[in-house]
Amino acid sequence: MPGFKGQATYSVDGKGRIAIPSRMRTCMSPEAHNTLVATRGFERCIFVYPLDGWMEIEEQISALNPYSHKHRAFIRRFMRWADEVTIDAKGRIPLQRPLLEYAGIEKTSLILGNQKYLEIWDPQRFDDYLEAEEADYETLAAEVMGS
Amino acid sequence: MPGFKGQATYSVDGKGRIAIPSRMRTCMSPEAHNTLVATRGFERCIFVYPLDGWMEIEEQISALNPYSHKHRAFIRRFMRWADEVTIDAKGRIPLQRPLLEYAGIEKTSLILGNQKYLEIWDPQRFDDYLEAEEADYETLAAEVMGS
DNA sequence: CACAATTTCCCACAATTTCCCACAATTTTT
DNA sequence: AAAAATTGTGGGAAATTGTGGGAAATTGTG
Repeated sequence: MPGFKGQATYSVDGKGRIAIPSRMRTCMSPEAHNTLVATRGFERCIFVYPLDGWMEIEEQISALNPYSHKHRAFIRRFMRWADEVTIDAKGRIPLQRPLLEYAGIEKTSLILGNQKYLEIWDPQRFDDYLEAEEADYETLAAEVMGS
Repeated sequence: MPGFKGQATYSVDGKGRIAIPSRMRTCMSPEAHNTLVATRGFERCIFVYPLDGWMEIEEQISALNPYSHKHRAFIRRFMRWADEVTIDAKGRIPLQRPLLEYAGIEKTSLILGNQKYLEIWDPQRFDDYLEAEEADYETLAAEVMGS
């Protein structure tokens, strides 16, 4: 099963709804039950996991030690913003204001397929992010993918 | 199973469709399910992988650590332009405008078989590329061989 | 319990994509 | 060489997709 890929620029309507590109919807396994979990991501974007992928992460989380101060702190931050949403008949999901505000999204959003999950960005912020990255793509590729 | 080889000059129709030469189509294994993945390639052409070949690459990607800043940066850049397409009844694939623009392709395209994947070029740009390489070669020769 | 605010569900519409058919040119078969 | 099949090209019809907004259901609050 191939992962999420590609990008799209979609509008955010007055009710905070964003369409999930059909190309990405078809990548979801039936076990996800048309359900996604949106949460705060890194680099100030929104991460959106299909339910089955999210469950795997939760399993990792539940393996952590609840008596460790550090682990508790991580779990709180991680679970706090997670929001389970179902895809409506038109392929959209509603996102809560706090999440949109965190990502600085207003009327337009950039949706990126990122293999196991989706990312939703404010288009301008994503441009800034790309620019701020020190290494260019080819250098990065060589570094990450090794020889 | 032999790799992709040969070249062909094909037209791009108003809907962004390009035919895959039948000679190259027959090189695809059944596991590709008549599906290809097109993405940005190096030197400003489009790379097109058969699905099974692409999956091998994705497997490498999924082995990366999503909690590493650097790895995330790479995955984003890599998956961003990828587009999964299926070959239609007439042996064509639809390519998105952004990809065609990246490669500078308008009405005509040059398709090159390159073993594990195909390359799609703007014919003029490919000529320029060859010529530039030639220049580099002469410079290199003068540098290395000149007393 | 009532009422306001939010969320969910449903319908409408334009734009795009997908599917299907026609046709000329080429290749393969007879 | 003729007939048949395949290939590349184009375009129309049908289905899907993305967008918006209204009505019904749900929720929280006084």
